[in-house]
Amino acid sequence: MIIDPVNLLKEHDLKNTKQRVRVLEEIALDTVAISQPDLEKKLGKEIDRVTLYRILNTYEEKGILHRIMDMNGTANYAICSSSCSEAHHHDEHVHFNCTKCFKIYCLEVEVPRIKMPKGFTAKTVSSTAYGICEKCNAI
Amino acid sequence: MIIDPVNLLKEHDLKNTKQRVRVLEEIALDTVAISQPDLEKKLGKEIDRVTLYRILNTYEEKGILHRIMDMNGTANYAICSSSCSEAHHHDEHVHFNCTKCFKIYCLEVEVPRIKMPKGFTAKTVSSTAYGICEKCNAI
DNA sequence: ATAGCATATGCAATTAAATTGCATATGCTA
DNA sequence: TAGCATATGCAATTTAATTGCATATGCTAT
Repeated sequence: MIIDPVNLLKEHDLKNTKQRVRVLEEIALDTVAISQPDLEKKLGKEIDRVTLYRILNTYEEKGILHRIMDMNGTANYAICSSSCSEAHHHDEHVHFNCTKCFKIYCLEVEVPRIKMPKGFTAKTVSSTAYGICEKCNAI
Repeated sequence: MIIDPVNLLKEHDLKNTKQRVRVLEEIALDTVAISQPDLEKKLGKEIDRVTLYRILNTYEEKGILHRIMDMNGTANYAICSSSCSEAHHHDEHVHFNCTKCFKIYCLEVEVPRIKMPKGFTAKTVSSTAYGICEKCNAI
């Protein structure tokens, strides 16, 4: 995914700091979501643990990143598809969580409509498929 | 949901202890899933924190309970629909996570089939709808 | 019914994760 | 570039989860 961190920050009225830029760069590197612990491993030398927490939180609040919880309750972050804008920010695609390498992919597949029982009103629906990803299948 | 804790334990070759029975009773009380912290609050006086962890883990391994992670990465547990047997234990129904009271419901709705991209093989699919539940809507 | 064994429990101690407060550093605006 | 708002890093604290071990308890075979 090609992004312009500096511009993205400006668009969201966030100060341009090297830590914030680094986080965005790191996350944008891959199409798969990256877990908070992995980010910490990669950036731990350059960015304080607490700062990383705070940056991830602001990004999520601003709708720059979205957070996907994996089966272990670990937070994973991804800059999602270009169809996500501020006004219309729907993470309404299917995620794929590989049970071998634990990577989370954002699939370009629409979340199917689900009929709610009487009384329940759904705002968003999240679907996650668990299985083996293309890379692990190739091995 | 009506269950017979003692029998359920026997079926799974688990020793019948009062702690294990209490946990099952507590979880079976409601159709909604209960979170680990809530269980701890309710049973904390009778059951040691560590024991509770261990009981929940064994139950999950044995397929007696299934674990649903909520948006905060908190584990929630439910005895799922009667269609879940040992041999064929599929939690393949939709969950509903209320964003007001945070309760998680197991809806009697089948998870829709999702077409996977080339290379990905899905074992299970989990769908969670977020919104307002019947109780909160009624208020 | 009970002896003996496997294992579940509770407690203490440890490890790991997340949060908070505050002083300093940095980016942005006028 | 001065001044202000706020982001960062560090220390300290709080909270959560894990591990090891002694004791207690349930289950099987006698």
